[in-house]
Amino acid sequence: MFSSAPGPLTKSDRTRAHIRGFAMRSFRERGYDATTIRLIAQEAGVSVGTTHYHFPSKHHLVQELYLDVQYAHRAAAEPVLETTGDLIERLGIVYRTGLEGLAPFHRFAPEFLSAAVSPRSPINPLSTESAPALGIVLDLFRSALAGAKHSLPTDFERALPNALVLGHLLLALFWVYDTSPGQERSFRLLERGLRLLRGVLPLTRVPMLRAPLRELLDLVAEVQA
Amino acid sequence: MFSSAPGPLTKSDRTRAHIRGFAMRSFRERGYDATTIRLIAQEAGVSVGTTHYHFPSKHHLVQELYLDVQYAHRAAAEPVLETTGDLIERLGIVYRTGLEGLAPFHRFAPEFLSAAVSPRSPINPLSTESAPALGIVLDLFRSALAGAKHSLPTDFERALPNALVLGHLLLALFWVYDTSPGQERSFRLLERGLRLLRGVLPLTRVPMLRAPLRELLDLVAEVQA
DNA sequence: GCTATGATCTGAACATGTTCAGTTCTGCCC
DNA sequence: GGGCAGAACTGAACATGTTCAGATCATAGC
Repeated sequence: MFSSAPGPLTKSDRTRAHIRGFAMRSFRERGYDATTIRLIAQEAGVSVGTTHYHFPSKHHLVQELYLDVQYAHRAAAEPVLETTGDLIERLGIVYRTGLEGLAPFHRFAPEFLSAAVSPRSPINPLSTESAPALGIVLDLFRSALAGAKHSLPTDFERALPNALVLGHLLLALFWVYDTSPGQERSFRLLERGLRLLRGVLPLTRVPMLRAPLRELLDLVAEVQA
Repeated sequence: MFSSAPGPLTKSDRTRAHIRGFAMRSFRERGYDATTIRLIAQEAGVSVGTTHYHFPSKHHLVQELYLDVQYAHRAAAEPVLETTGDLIERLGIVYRTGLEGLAPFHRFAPEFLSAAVSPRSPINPLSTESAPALGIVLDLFRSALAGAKHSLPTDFERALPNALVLGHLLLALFWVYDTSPGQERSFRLLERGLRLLRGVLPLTRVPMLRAPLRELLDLVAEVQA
């Protein structure tokens, strides 16, 4: 009677996976607020206490959702990245696939944001618990940069990915508040930013302008926790 | 027996003021979470229902706190603004007095942030209900700009205040997450930003650079809801 | 096989923001 | 001054995330 049980999964593992599965599905279908602990427990056929045994808080369940979303982001971006070696194009791909992956959640975005933003709990983007999820995005930007032909000074090249991740977070923040149809304003903002970047990046080679640009990058680096 | 009743205040007005007063005090002393509706009601000598009659939700009470803070910000900044005509100095004054006014709340900042950030409810910074509070800051930046000697192109001069307010919001966001002693990192970030601005603003007069700078300002303007 | 120990699970209890049906009070009109 | 409409107020009830003392289960060691 272990037909689909994949190997060394204990009963506990299966319970956990069950709870996780129902929670993820409900987050997607009903959003954050309507996915109550009691509902998850009921659908998973366990008690309220059991969900809290496997996931210390509702926030921890959202953290799992973040991970799923980031994995999906990577999976969506990587094949498209093969298609071009242009730096700005490649950055655009990462940003765009990121926004597109968020689209199904937009109607619930406010709920998730207020849960996500609190610096105390595990799902704020700067918490250590979020590091794995953010790490995926950081890697994406790193490889977008590494796989592109460009001629950035090495110090810029090294500092850029972190700045790009910060841009990603801020873009996502804007997107949450963006009520335009299809969140087109977010996409327009992105294209504008990319266009600006295309014009500015070459200037890092101009002696006169290098210093202030470096200064700007340092400012952004200062923000990274 | 109306010894200290100031004129045309109805009983209802006084009840409201009472509730407001106790809530403000408790927010300052205990933070957002520990200031429960029941506690406010008890201290104000009314029932739970009455607080919700005068203030539809706990968020609305926080909105009142915002207003108080912004008024205090203006009161703190205006006299200092008299002391200099240098644009960057004046902007620094507005930003610095803003951060300083927030200081007493830093230990509770996370609680307030997660309450504040939700786009659905009245205390998110972009909601119409927040407009008065943000308007005060906008005016501050406007007058900081108006009272300074500078030579910005008029289109820049017109678009700048909104960008400065956005900077204020982002700086406050950073400040919430800033755990350095006295939030010195936030202040350092500010000084860095001001220094950068001092170097960049004159460049708006250089024909070659004006276009990309204008582009940058437009990008920021796009963000304003 | 038997049992002790720790992992797993249960559901009642708690604190909290919010709602609402009902009660009391206020001020105005005749 | 008597009554009435609406404002002001009450507190029990609800939904929800979280906690916790205890029940149950799985399994390692004999």
